[in-house]
Amino acid sequence: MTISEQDRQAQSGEQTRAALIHAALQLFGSKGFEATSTREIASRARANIGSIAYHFGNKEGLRLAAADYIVATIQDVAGQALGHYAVIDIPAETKESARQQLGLVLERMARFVVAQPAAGEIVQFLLRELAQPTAALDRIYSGVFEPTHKRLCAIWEVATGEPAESERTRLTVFTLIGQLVYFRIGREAVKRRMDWTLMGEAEAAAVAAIARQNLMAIFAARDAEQERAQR
Amino acid sequence: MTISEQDRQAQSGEQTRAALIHAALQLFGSKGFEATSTREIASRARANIGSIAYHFGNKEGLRLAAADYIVATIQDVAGQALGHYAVIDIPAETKESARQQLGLVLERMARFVVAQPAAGEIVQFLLRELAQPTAALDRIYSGVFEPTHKRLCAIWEVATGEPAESERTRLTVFTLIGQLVYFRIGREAVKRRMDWTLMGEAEAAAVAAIARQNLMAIFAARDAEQERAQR
DNA sequence: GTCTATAGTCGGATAGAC
DNA sequence: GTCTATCCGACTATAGAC
Repeated sequence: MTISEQDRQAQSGEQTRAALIHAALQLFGSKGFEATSTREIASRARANIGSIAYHFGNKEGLRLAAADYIVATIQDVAGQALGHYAVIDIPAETKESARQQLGLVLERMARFVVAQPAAGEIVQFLLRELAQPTAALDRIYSGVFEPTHKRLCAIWEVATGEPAESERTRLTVFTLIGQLVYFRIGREAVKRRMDWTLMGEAEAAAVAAIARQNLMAIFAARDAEQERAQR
Repeated sequence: MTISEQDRQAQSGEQTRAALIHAALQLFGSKGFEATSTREIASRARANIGSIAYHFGNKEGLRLAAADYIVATIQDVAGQALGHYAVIDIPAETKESARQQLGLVLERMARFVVAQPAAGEIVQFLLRELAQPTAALDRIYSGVFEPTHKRLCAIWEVATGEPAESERTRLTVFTLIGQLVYFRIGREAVKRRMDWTLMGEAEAAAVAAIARQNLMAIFAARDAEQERAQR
């Protein structure tokens, strides 16, 4: 076997692997793990059924690989939903800039969660794993959920003065995220109730606007609270 | 066959039917429809595999029956999560009473969604159907989601003066519900992040308190908005 | 690394006795 | 209405040729 043949096969192997993960992500996300057959995954990836065993051992291994892929993807694009607050805004760590950052983060999250057509499967996959914890959740939690939530809490402290790790802060941040996530989970109900035939950029913008209003309302309430406390 | 024998069998038939629905609800809710086998359902219901075919035709029929059961249950207890606003508070339809009602509704929902041990499977089942729409969703949507949401929007109009069917109102109500629902979906992540070993009444109360604070903050912001508009 | 054939398992549905 | 036996299809996983 020549070197170029090795290269071609190695590359092809990587491609097959990636295609399998991508197909698995879509199918696990939209139908669920158990409802998806390895045959279907292989077929969609235009790969062979045997290749799943070769690359991932078994179906469960493919689930873990998909989870790892998600963690890596999100960590790579890091700021896509979170913003680069900690990185670029350190010098301007004022209350106002922190508040604006949080507003931006919510807006990006809304776009990501509600509209992103490609990311839809990722979110769906995450939510499924979350609803039914398996080994894959451990990696996702420590790789995505925890760092994201902690970062938001840290920004929150700058924005409001409340300790980042207080129960109130942590719970409030969860409600901020939760209000957005519901638009993905409850997508079908939202579409019917809102008379939306699809949920794209325009709809995501509407959702983002409401989330931002809610956020600003909470900031205002915190300000009023502190004023009262100072008197 | 004597009449008493008919009675016994008829009653037993109803019991079997109910037990099957109950078992299906638990299993569909916790593991998902596809991941649950009819054998497991029958076994948990202490019934026979054949009885599923007899009572519901097939597995899908059992899913529909479970959906119908949920709709009926929620409509029966109607106010358990929604309050009896429209029924008992009509004479006192003031802005303040509407706001208090909404606060109460959120609190009950929080308790229901977060802590209720028996209702957990119902919520899980609902969320699964919502995430993956089937025929069962139609009944659940028109029987539960739509009336609940519409009622909340109506109360919102009294509480803030904003039209019940405006886009802003409908979306805001979704965010109010969504922030709570996330504590069920993301239960595992919340538990880890909050260092909660379980989510019971105490934890539900903490969540409810935050949700109420958010609600009151939004009311205050709406008031400020209207004041500004009047000037 | 890819692909096929197949072993072994499990699940949904049915027929029919009681 | 209940229960058993059984069929048939679909699935995962594996062994082995290429």
